[in-house]
Amino acid sequence: MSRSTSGTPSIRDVARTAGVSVATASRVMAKANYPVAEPTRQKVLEAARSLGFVANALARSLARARTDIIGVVVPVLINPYYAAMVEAIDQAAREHGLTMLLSLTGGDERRREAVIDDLLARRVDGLIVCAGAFDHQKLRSREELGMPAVLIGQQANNGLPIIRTDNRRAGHDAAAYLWGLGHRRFAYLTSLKTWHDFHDRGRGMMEFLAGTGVPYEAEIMDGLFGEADSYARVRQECDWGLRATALIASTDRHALGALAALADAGRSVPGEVSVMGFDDYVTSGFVRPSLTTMQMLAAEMGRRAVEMLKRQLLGKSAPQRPMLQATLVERGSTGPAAG
Amino acid sequence: MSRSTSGTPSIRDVARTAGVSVATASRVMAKANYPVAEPTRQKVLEAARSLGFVANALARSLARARTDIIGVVVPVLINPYYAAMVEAIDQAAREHGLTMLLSLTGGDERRREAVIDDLLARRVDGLIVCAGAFDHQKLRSREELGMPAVLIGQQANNGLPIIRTDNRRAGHDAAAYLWGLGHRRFAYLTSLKTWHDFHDRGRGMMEFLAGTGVPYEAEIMDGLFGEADSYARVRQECDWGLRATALIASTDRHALGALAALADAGRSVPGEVSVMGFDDYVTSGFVRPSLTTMQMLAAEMGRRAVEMLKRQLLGKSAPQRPMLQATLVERGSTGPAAG
DNA sequence: CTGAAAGCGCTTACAG
DNA sequence: CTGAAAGCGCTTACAG
Repeated sequence: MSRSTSGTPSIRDVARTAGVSVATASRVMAKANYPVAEPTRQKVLEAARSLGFVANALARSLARARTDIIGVVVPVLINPYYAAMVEAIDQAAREHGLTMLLSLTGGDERRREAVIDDLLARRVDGLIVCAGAFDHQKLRSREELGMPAVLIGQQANNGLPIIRTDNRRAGHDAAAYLWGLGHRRFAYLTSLKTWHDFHDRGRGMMEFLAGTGVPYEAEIMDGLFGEADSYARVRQECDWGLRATALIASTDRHALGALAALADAGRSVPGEVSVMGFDDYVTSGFVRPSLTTMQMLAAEMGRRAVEMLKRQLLGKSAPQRPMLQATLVERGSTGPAAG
Repeated sequence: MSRSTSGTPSIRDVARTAGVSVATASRVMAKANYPVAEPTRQKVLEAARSLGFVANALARSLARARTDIIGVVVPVLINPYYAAMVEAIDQAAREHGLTMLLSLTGGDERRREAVIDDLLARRVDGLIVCAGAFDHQKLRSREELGMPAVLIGQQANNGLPIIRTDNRRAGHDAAAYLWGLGHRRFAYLTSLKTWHDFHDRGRGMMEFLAGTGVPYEAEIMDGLFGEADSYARVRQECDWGLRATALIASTDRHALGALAALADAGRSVPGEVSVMGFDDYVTSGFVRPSLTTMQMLAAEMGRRAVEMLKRQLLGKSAPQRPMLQATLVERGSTGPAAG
């Protein structure tokens, strides 16, 4: 029994009302430049229009064995770093004729596996997985995945291509900049155990300091997950007698918390202490003092990931491009060390 | 010819290696409590495991005529308001056994239509569309959509159910609070032409002021799209001689820009001028002075939208719940009017 | 409890 | 330039 009377019209309905075969209807609807006689084409188009035909993408994908969808896995969106990355991925995908199917892990490894399973079941054409915390740890290998994939983040993994920013160098540059301003006593606000990026930034900072051959102090303030932790810790350090004159924060979030704590403790920034972050949120330019930060190119990473994935989909080789470099954005929260 | 040797194994392969029919294989894989003899079930499970079978969701959706996917349309993610909303939708959807398919419009009406077409073609089970600027304007009607949908945002539209926050009341409350502090000269930082929410907040504010029966001043500073615009405008007003002692900003973004401008112009906050925002970003508690704001429950709106959509999918009636109310979060940027 | 078969809505060699 | 038919990988009455 025909189903043309109920629900969405199918290509069969279009074919029937246009008086052509399903094959022909399919060709004019889906293959822009397949040779079809002009009058025939018009009849089909008109039939489709009048019926309000919307081709079923599921059926199409099933028949063609491809979906033109790329699965994108990120920890969260509330962090502007990921938000910017995802927006860039979405736009780049669109430009390549692909649709983004986004999945959130909340930073949880089990959930990451679950969402990847889901993406695989939906037969996405490829995958972009962003590291969050230890997210790439134990990620299944290229073979287990069985489809093109690119990673964004810090850790190399199983031979999957990866886009990353040189966090070590960024940490190095941050410390070098502050050093040049005369600072010799540093503190690093971070959460080392969870985020590789933070670890590498700290390492770069330490390497720079050790390499100067000049005496310095460097303290790690660990276990800080956001503004609130950072605020509490710096506040406490101020009470106890903060030694550092230069605070390097793992992200702008941490830096913003520190800035608030210093203000509340009556320490002048950058008069008494300088503060630097990483990421460069929009907000960072609009706090007072404004925040000096290492700008990480989240959007650019997203774009490159799509580009690299697209090359894989086309069967081209994906040349491993060099790491991205962070840029120092100098603002009001840093200044010469006192004395 | 069998295709079991290449690519992903299908249910046919599972059936064959388990020595059962495709129907039985399908039942054990997809229908948890369909009665199947235990030994048979085990054979199928084992076959699936050994083959690494992952059921094709496209085929399943096609056969069942439902996808368990809900399409979600938002303007952007970089704004924490939408980021929070989307995260809440994603989680709520997951809890209801649904997958979120997110599409970004960038606030562009044409692109919104395009992404909705795409979602329709993918046969999502339902739609959640968030207003951004004039986004619900000219949105196709319930009939044209031909599927369950719920709107989030300000404007009612074509009889589609809608989740919203009482922006007028929020604006009213903001003004009332400042009025109670003794302020009589107000300014509203906004972008009226594009965002209905902003319009309603301003209207609520004006209605309150007009209702007091006491002389007051109120100026609209229009055409402001973010921190930078807001900063520039307030900076300029300070040069020209700012009259208002109470600045109400359409969003925390606008408020943050204003705060920076006042700081740079040497005006004390809240000593000389009080500033209030809407939204309550995480950041807003960590600027100094910290920002008093009307907290909009973005996550709650997202959750309710999913819930309401789910009811529609189940064919239940969706009782129109009352509007959400914003909550005033009192912080350091507001204080008694001088004099 | 199990299987044969039709159907979901497309696409695409293959043959005219 | 056009059509008949097989196939994509599932699900699900229907009949045993």
